Amino acid sequence: MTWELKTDRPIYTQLVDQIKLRIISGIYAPGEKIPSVRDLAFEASVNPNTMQRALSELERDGLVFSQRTSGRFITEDEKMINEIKDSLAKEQILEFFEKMEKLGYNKKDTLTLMENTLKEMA
Amino acid sequence: MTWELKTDRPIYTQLVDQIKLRIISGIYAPGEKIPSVRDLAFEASVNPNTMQRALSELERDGLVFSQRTSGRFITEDEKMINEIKDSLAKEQILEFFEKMEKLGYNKKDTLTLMENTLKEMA
Amino acid sequence: MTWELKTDRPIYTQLVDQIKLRIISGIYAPGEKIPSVRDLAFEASVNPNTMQRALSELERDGLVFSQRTSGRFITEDEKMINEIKDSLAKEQILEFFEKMEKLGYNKKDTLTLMENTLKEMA
Amino acid sequence: MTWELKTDRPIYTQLVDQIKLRIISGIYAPGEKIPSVRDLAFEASVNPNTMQRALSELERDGLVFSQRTSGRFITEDEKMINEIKDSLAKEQILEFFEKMEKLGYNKKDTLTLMENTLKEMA
DNA sequence: GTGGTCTAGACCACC
DNA sequence: GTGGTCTAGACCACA
Repeated sequence: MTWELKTDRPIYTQLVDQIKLRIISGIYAPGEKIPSVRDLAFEASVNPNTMQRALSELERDGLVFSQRTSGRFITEDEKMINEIKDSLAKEQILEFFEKMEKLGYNKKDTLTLMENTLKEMA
Repeated sequence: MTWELKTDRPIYTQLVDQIKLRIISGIYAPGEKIPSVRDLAFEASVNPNTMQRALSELERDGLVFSQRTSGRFITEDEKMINEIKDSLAKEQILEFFEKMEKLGYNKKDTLTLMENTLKEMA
Repeated sequence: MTWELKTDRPIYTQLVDQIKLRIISGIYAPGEKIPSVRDLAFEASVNPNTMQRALSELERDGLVFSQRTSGRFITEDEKMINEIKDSLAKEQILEFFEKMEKLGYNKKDTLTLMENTLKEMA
Repeated sequence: MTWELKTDRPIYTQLVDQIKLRIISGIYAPGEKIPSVRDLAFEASVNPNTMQRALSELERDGLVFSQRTSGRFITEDEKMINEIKDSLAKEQILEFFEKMEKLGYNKKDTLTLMENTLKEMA
């Protein structure tokens, strides 16, 4: 997994999203230690301050916590991780419904079209 | 409706997509004349050549046709417009399925989650 | 019928060919008077001298003859016209054979391919 | 083999045709790498953009494919090459029939005339 | 070095 | 005025 950054919205929010994705998908497992700010910043080719801000955001949400001397860790609260996962999913769903409405499909149309698509693929 | 251009893929493909959207949504109706290359280019703040390329692409697909001296027109073949609409929709759906799979939902999970979301909203 | 002039060979030879075509196809009938050099030159957007040269060429071949006071006329010798027709046709044929050989068809292949094409069209 | 460009139709279409000829005649063999855009453009004394356009056209037809960093290659699908060959041949034939009709020979006359020409040459 | 994209500005044919 | 072509020169990502 790599870092993909676009220019259409603040970089730190994109970092937040991508780290969330890594947590949800288990790339960063619950309780695991994550790389240092400096390493992450280097990896993503962003300024350490920007990465710092992203991590603070995640800390505020409770997804990661820092231990002064030994570094940052992913929360062990798997329930919280699942909640984040669901909320991200809902975001995606709403965004998707919007796009489909631009194309002239209302939510119900969208669902039936997806069911058909699924059958075709099988 | 305005022109939104990002930097993560060729401008001319984005122009193609956005014009397709305008055709599908009826902003540009079948048989209707569309603005000149130069006007569209100015409107979207791109070089006329780039807009020209986008329009050529649409012409190759049969969505617009040009009459050398009098301008460009949307096809009157509404069936073709609907086909484009469907194919764009399918693209969106597949893209969406992929994103959801990154979040850990397979296609079936995604569908049931969407149905629940729909119920909640009602 | 209009005058089509390219830049890849002398204009006067092109004029000769096109006037020959007009004679063969009957646009200029045997014995008929043709327009004045000046008019023809104007029509074809070439210098009168160039048109003059073309007509001299045709005169040398005996396809047109001039009567000092009353203008230029197409020969009445239909046999000669037919000979010209045949020679032009042969030129075309040889040129065509050459092109087909560039594509990898020898003369015999070319003929059979043409016969097939003819059948398909019927 | 050199590049012959006339002024009576777009350069890029002529480039397309001539490259097709090179492919068909085996000058560019299936699977072989062809010179870079810049080199071809220099060779043909055209702007790199123009050559690029010609090559894109060929790529769309599937006759060549490009590998972004290592260059462009002729397709290995010899069947497709043969199809192109046949379609070019048919074009030539139709064009030739038209010219002969201008001379007053219908398609059947043309064929018999060609057969006679062939016998004479033998 | 490769292919690819984009801009700027020019010219053409057509009506 | 319209669409279309061409050149010149720049920049990018990739490896």
